[in-house]
Amino acid sequence: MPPKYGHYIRILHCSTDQAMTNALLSMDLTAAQGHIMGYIALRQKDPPCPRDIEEVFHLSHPTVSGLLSRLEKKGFIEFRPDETDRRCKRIYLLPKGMELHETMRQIINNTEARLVQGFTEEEQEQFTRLLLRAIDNMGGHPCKRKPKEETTDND
Amino acid sequence: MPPKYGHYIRILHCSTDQAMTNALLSMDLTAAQGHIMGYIALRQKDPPCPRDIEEVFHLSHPTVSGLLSRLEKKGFIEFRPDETDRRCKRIYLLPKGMELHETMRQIINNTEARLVQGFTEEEQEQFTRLLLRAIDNMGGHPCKRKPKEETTDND
DNA sequence: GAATATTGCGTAGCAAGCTACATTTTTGTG
DNA sequence: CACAAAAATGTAGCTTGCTACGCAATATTC
Repeated sequence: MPPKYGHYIRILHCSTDQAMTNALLSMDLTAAQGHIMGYIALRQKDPPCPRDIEEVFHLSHPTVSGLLSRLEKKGFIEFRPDETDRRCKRIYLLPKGMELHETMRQIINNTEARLVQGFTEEEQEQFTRLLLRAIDNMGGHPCKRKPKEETTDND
Repeated sequence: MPPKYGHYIRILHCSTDQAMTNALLSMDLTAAQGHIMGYIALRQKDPPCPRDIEEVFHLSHPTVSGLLSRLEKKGFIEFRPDETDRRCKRIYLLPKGMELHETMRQIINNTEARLVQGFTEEEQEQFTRLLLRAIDNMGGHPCKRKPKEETTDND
C-alpha cells in the first residue's frame, strides 16, 4: 500500500495555498503573508515580535524573518524596537496594511469555506479535531519556549 | 474567528514533511524525494516520465524537474528517452535506488502510522475521506491532461 | 559586578513549490 | 508535404520552508 496521508496532506496544503495566494493576488499578498497580516492585525493592542509569529505559526525564525521583511518592503508593516527589551522588534501595522485587512480577511474566510464545502457541521468539527490530533502526533514542530507561568499578562 | 483549516493543514504538512525528511536523512533523501522514489519503484515495469509524476503528485513540471535532477545527481535514477517519442524521458531506478527502496518504504510507513497514532480504524477512514473531499473542493491543482479514453493500455 | 547562559534576531545556503517563457518533438490540418 | 497546434521538457526567477552559524542584548550565577 503506497503512502497516503503525507501525500494527501501535501496536495491539500499546496492547492489551498495556491488558491489563497491567487485570491489575494490583487492586493499584492501571498497566502503566508496574508495569514501573518491577520495575526498582526489582531495583536495591534500589544504588537507582536517575530518570536511570537514563530510560535503561533510553527515556523523557524529565518522563515519569519523573510516573510516580515517582504511585508516591510511592501509597506504593510513597520518595526519598532521595544523600549525595555531592545532585542524585540515589535511589529506595527501601517495604514496600507490596515486598509486591506478587512478584504483580506474575507478572502481567506471564503477560501476556507470552500475547503469544507459540502461538509456537515459535524464533519467540520471532526476534521478540525483530527487535524489537531495529527499535528499533535507529529510533535508540534520547532515550537519550543519555556513554560512561562507568570501571571503578568491580564487581559 | 481566525482562519484555521489552512493554518492547521500547513502546520501538519510541514511537520510531517520534516519528520519524514529527518527519518530519511541517513539515506540522503528528503520526504519529497522519497515519495517520488517510491512511485518510480512501483512503476519499473513501465518506467514513468516526468509528466506522470506531475500528475500523480499534483506538481508543476519545473518542480518535478528539480526533484528528478537532484535524484539523478545523487545516482538514484537515470533517464533514457523513449524509443518512439523522444520528448519522453523515461525514468529508470538504478541499483543504488533499488537497494534503499525497502528501507525507505518502511520509514515512510512508520511516519504515516505515527501521524494517525491513536486514531481508530473508523477515524482513519474518515480522515482519509475528508482529506480527499477537501482536495476535491480546492480543485485538484495544476493537474490537467486530456480525458484519454483509449483502450490501449491493458494491465 | 563580572562571567556565562539564554534569548532574539541576521545571514548564508539549500530544497521544494510556483509562474512565465523558450525549445524540441509529435500531431493534426490544409 | 508543409505549417500550425499541442505536448514534454528546459531555464530563469520568485516565495517559503529549513539548518547552521554568528552577534547583540538580556538574564543568571557566582
